[in-house]
Amino acid sequence: MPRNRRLQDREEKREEILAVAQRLFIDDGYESTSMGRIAEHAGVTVNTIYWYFRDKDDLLIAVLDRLLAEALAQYATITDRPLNERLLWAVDRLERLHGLVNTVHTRASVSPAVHTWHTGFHELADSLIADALRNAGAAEADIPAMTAIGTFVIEGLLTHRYDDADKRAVIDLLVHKLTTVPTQA
Amino acid sequence: MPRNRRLQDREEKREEILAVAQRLFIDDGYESTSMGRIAEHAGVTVNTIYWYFRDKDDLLIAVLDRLLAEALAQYATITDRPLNERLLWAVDRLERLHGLVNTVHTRASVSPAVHTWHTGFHELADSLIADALRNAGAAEADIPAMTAIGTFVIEGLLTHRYDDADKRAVIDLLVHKLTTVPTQA
DNA sequence: TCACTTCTTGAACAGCACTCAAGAAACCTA
DNA sequence: TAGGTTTCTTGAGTGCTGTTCAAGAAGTGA
Repeated sequence: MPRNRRLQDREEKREEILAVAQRLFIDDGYESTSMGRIAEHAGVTVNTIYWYFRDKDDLLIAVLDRLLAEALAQYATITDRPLNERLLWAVDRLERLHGLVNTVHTRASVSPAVHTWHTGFHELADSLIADALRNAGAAEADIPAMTAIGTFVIEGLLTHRYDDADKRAVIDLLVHKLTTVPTQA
Repeated sequence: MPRNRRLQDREEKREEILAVAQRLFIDDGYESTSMGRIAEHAGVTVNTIYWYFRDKDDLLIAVLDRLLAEALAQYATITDRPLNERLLWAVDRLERLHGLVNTVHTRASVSPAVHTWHTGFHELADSLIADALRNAGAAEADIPAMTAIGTFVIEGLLTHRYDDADKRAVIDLLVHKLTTVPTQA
């Protein structure tokens, strides 16, 4: 199977570059990681990277897809836990990537491809949060606004470092306030 | 007064460069605005900018201080309005700067000077929000977590464009949920 | 007039993402 | 097995970036 062999090699090499890029993006940041350094760590020249990826943003998107797929697979195993536990899990899980959250926002305003990825990501995240809120008994009319608030709080906790106790306090208060019925307006 | 004359000129020139930089940073974004373009629009060479500002991040901080001072002066005139109105005002007021919010987060992770500015800004913003929450009757124990949530929602609304109706819905729901007492836990 | 500080500049530097054209290697067909 | 084709890799280069250096112009005080 010669044709398959080729494709297999291609996938392996691509994956190898991807793994290096992911590590450097997370450890050192997107802007601080040059294509040259990625190439160096992967044992190739920069041009080789450009054979497998259109540009640096394309490489970023591939890394994001990798990370997202991994996180979703893990999330599937804890869907029965209460809402606040799941939110806290998401924050802990994504915290290592806090630099990439800013990067995505920054690049989305410049690169149409990253913008598209960002839009798709939020649609996915919103639907997950909306489902969770519904299950927690939130009023249907409030779901969209609540979802936005949930998303913003998670992003905020990711982009501004808080210690574990503060994170939990913020999330517990949020879930408590959002999923209980007030007495006075 | 020869010495004063000199200093006056210096301030004027600095202010001139600052105004140009502010416009370009807001309109085109920080990353997309090169020092060369700023110099061009200000009618000087790049080196002249480096006489008045240490580096590009220093220029960014000066712009941020300008914008913050202006916003605070305006905020002082509406402190008697209800909390949700004030939050909405803040979001509308800062919305033109939404690109700069990301920029500050990105640069804060690279430039110690921007990091310091960012920290100071959040201390100021947190104290303003905490005061507002106290006046709205929030429980004292919940104030820190509530403040964080308020900050995150404002930042979220700034960095992800929502239309006016959605912004209002999010803020109204947030204020309503945060400032009323729940019946069931 | 002369020294001194303040300001401005032309010319360069290293680093960046990215491209081009040529060559090496693997592959398929005859 | 030979030759043509596709897939991959590379050295060398381009134009842009923020930033620096050394030299010169201009304004100031004696």
